[in-house]
Amino acid sequence: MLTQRRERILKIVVGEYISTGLPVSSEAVARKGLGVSPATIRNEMMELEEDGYLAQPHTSAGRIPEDKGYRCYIESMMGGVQLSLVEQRLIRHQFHQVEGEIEEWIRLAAAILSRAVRNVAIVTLPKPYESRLKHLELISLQEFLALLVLVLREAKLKQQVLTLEEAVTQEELSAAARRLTSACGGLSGSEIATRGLELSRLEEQVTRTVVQIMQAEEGEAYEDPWVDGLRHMLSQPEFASSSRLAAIVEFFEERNLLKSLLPQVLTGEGVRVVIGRENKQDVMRDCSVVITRYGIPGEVGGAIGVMGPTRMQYSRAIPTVRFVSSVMSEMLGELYGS
Amino acid sequence: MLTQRRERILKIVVGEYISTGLPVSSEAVARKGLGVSPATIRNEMMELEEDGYLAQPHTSAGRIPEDKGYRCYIESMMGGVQLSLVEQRLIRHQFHQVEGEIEEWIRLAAAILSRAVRNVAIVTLPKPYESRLKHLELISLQEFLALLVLVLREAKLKQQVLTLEEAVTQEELSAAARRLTSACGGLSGSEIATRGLELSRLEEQVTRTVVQIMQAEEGEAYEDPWVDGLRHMLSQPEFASSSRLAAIVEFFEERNLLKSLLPQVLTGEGVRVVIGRENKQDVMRDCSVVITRYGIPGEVGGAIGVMGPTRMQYSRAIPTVRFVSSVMSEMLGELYGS
DNA sequence: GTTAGCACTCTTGGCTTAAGAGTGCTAATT
DNA sequence: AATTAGCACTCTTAAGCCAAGAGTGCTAAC
Repeated sequence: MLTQRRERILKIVVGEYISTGLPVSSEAVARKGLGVSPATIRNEMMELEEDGYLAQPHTSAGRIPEDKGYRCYIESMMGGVQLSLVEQRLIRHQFHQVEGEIEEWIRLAAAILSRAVRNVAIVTLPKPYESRLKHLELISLQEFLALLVLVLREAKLKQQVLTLEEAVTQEELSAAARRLTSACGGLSGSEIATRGLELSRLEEQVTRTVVQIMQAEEGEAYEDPWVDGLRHMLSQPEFASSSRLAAIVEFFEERNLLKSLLPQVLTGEGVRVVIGRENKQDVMRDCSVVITRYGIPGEVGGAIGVMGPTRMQYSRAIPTVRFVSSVMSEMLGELYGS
Repeated sequence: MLTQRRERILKIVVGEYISTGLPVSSEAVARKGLGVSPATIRNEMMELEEDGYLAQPHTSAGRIPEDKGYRCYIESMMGGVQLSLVEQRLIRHQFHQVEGEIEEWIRLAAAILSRAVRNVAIVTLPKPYESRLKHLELISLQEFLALLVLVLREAKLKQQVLTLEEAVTQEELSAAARRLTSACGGLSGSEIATRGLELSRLEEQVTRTVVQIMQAEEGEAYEDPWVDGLRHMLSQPEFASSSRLAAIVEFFEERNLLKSLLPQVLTGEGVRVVIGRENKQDVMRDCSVVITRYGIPGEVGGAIGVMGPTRMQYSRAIPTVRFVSSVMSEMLGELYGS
């Protein structure tokens, strides 16, 4: 049973532990208000421990939160907490300075987030729900070598060097590109594949590659994420042991964030927090992820979030992630306004 | 005075230290051949220490190499050592599987290198000595918003979203792009800037942006480097202390490799080794960098190398860097054959 | 010039001890 | 019946100490 008083104690313990990193004693809680003695609090803490909210590193230490304790602490702040207006303005200002380059937004978002929460920030490029070809260009590099450039609907470029089956001039390439652009503009990869067209040998080869690139593009749910602030996270005391640290660095370098982290967020709306062992990956067993989507629902979007030790400043992380995501959504909206 | 025998002893000490990581005792050296007793070797080692080749962590320990000792050890292997034919074939094979995508080469090169030497690999994209415009495309996103795509000579793409000064249709954009491509194709940024052309308002705006992008491009000596294998380096025993480790991670995340590492290699030909304190950065005081250029001299090129603790397997690092660089040069040659 | 012998230094790991922190229980109190 | 003071108990941490081991530098003999 989580009585009112127990919940209050729990929150004090979690809050205190987050800011100090040390086990919290009954006396420390007593000092923080509530007109009761340490002994009473000890009794309550025993209950909280039995119910799995708290744990003791060893008999003669204070309590530290379990995942369940963090969960409870977080639920209570998911609703309201907002970033101060000053901070909001500061962040908006920084974004308005890099208008134009989407990649820059992503990097900026990651830089801002990671600095604000002193942990790792993860931001993916926005990805359209279905990608459609906007424009196609062929540029001659050598007699048998051409560069194929695809422009997708959301101002995304793809390039591929083609080894041609026959010698072709720039004029012929341009003509082919024009024909294909007008024939396939606005279509998705599979639409291009199924549309039976009269094609020259060159056009046929190009189309094959285009379909291949676009279908590969559609296969992924997210773009490769941009990661920043590893240095902040690793200087947290929980990574003092070099084995934990090495495991984390390895985890990031293998770039399997997509597979292991992001799919969990695809479904829900709003900010999601995944705490400790709730994460699928074992390396993350004492890390948390605060993550959300951004973008225009049903059109284009990506994921944005932070990751850090379970002992993370959620009260800062949650509103910051929420706010930066909303700014990104706004900016995307301005760019691809429907 | 570095007599023949002292040099031999020095090399044994360095070699042994590299493979074990432990201070090397006089007796360990004696076991490794040379028909002399530990006492003799002790005398020689004292001389080597006085001359700055070796050092003692404390009185009752063996010797470890100083930078100067490593330097001597390395000079003797710069000439000959080659990768075995089996390894050469293996590496070549991997490269031939990703033909087409330059970015993939870079990543592959870094992956191969970092795995081979179990340390960090650093590879920059190839950069032309002077960049010339090959092709230019304008794609309408919204009434007042267009995507400008530049294709530079070496199959490199640049993109920028433009906020237009007036509403323009896709047809007008295409026409402008065609005119500008034929007027400026083959020119460098500054040539475009100085060539006085009759331009419409739209064309004028585009040209301004093009010049800006291309001159920014020319300003840098190298592309942003791709880094791989941090996990390998950090699991080396020298980074057991988490403070050293954090410093290194920070160093990489700040992405100032370009400024601090690469300029040193710009001048020379062949593989360069920068040892310990020879590095400008303080964090690198007990790291070494094995680095070289690749590409077509005077046309296009980049840097490729590895970084690790001074106690690095140079006998593996040097030939591997040399070989991978030569493969990359070959492949670039095939692509942009002059 | 080389080497055996040896005293000396310094590190390392294990062990002990004392201090301190915080608990859980019991019995008294409100 | 809930709260609390008091206290014995447990566990961690740091410091101090000791013995073992490694490797040296020096000296004197070869």
